[in-house]
Amino acid sequence: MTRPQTQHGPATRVMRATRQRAAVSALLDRLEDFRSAQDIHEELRRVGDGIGLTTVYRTLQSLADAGEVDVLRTGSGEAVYRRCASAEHHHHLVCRRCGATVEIEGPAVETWAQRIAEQHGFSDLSHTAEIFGLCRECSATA
Amino acid sequence: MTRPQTQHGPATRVMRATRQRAAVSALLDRLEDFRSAQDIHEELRRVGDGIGLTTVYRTLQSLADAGEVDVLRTGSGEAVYRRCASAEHHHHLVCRRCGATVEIEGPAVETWAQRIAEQHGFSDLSHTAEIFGLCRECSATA
DNA sequence: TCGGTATCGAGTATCGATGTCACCTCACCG
DNA sequence: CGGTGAGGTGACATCGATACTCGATACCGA
Repeated sequence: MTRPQTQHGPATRVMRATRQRAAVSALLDRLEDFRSAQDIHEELRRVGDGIGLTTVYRTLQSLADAGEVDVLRTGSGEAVYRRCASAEHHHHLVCRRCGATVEIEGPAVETWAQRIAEQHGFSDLSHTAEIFGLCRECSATA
Repeated sequence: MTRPQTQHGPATRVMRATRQRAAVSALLDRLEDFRSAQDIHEELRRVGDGIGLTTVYRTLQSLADAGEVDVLRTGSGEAVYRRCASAEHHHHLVCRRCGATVEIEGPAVETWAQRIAEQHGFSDLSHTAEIFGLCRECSATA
């Protein structure tokens, strides 16, 4: 446990409320699509929120660690972030052209992963499962 | 089609047989696990096959493009390569500690991905689905 | 209001990957 | 079998993403 916040308990305080963190968080709330740290940094500076690139990286990472945002990697290895509506485990259907994202459930995938891993004696599991394609709009424009 | 090879036809020849390509390919045949380009470069130099890092990257990429090796990205975004037994589309169960890999089929995943994407009007699909965990041995050692 | 401390951020280092370009070497030909 | 040129090679430069350093700054609790 690492975030007692709004309590007067002393203990392990972490994640202080700062203007920068608020700005990143607020921007993520406004965005629909997966964005890179660079994008977010640029956007914030554009609207006048002075913030350092380092801080953006750190903030996104801590938000990701806390499970407040989802991270995935583009084909080129760049990390992209998005605040997802669902806090539950879920997957994504992402447009590889415009970044539009749909959150999806995958019960079939969950059971498949678990069954396969068990068959081979693997433990401590995790998995990735994302679908990429062109959304309706981008298909039309293509 | 891009490899008419052993014919005297002129046409679009590509991928010439060189010592370096042979060395990379041979090493991949010997390896069981996913390895990074750096690993492969280091190993080749260690056994005395003089080869440049640039060439290793290029060779791996062309092998991957040709579908002769599988590529996936580690959590840190590094690309790792492996010659898979199956030429068919398949997924992987990978030990995140020792790299041991099992090739798996995922008919459930294929249909799931396709159905979901269709529901949302996406086209030109691709997907990723890998399972990570600790293999039996590593679970024991942990 | 004040002090201690977590956080910030400019600069810089690192790391994987790719671009550059002069030199090398296959593959094919005569 | 040796010449020739397009494709291949590799030392080096560069790039984009991310980690690190450390003095300056801004929270937060008292």
